Amino acid sequence: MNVFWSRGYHATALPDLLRATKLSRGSLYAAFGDKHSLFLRALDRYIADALTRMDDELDPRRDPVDGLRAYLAGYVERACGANGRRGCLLVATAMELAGADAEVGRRFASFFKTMEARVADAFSRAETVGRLADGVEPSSAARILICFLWGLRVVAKTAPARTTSQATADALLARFIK
Amino acid sequence: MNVFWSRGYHATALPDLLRATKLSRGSLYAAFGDKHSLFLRALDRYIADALTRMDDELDPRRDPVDGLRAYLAGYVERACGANGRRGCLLVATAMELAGADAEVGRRFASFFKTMEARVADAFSRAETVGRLADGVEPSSAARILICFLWGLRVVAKTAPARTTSQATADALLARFIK
DNA sequence: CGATATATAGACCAATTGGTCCATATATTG
DNA sequence: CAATATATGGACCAATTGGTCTATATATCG
Repeated sequence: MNVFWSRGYHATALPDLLRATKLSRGSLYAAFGDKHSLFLRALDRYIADALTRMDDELDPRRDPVDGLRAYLAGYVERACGANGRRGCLLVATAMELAGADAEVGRRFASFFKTMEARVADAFSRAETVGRLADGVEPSSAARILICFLWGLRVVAKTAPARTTSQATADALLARFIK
Repeated sequence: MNVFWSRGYHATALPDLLRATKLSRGSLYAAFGDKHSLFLRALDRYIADALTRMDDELDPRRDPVDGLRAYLAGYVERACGANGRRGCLLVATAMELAGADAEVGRRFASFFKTMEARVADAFSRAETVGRLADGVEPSSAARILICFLWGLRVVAKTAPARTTSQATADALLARFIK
């Protein structure tokens, strides 16, 4: 997963994969079929990790505002300095392959949909406990937040300071929460 | 430019370039040096186009709120349906190459900086004419908006409906403007 | 221990990669 | 028209691509 993450699909050649997996060509092909399948496997793991994190941070039993704050903080952490420069496997893959590769497109669209649902749910719960600012609609706020977060991971390529990103994220959330 | 835009750097092979430029190998190498230089040329043109559009939409002589609205509308247009699916050469390049390719990294960082400055300026002007909502700081709002816009172009890979994207963009701007 | 299954290393392959080079057209100019 | 400069096509190249295959080592198990 890591090598695809660092370099992207096309830029990752078989020798890179062999080094990373410590497998020989034969074993790698026996175990995974081909480069594309292996990539899909890596992508699925990346997505699974992201979902796990989301389940934890946006857990319905938690305070929704705290949850959103934690969720944002995670993105900020991953979108600054060296972490940021490394980028996001999902965003990179979406831009590189989602158009031409149906398998990848499906995965991206599906992840995006569940992400939107979870965040919208968190905003909904915030609304029921009266923490939403006036005139804010949960589903709309969720879509905004998600675009913002994907964008953070693009901007991250310039390796911004954590403080800046954190302040920006705080400022956005402050527009939605009271 | 178009072929790099549609397929990305690594996925674009020489034959694609020859077909697109209608040049032969010899002529292409005589004219541009190598694939990388040609790509940089294409990227520069893409950036120049983006800057021109920005200069127009965020023109200081224009009403700043109208300008921001037009600026957003442009992104929405480019981030829905088939346009969206095609993606954004800058975002794709940033994710694919900005980390490993210094030339590209510089261009991306520089474009990002001027984009931030222009948008911040627009918000500033909105503030001086009393159109900024309470508690909104221009530079912070600019950073938020920019992340949102980059994110739009990522989400665009799922080819969302124009109405949805437009509504989302409107909702965000509504949080900043009064 | 001996037989059998499994995993490994790496030689090998065709196709494609980005890039060079030159013989021939095509202008340009005196 | 002749001489020279320039542009063009495409043959050609080494290196690399993703992928196969087999001889050998290593387990596994009766």
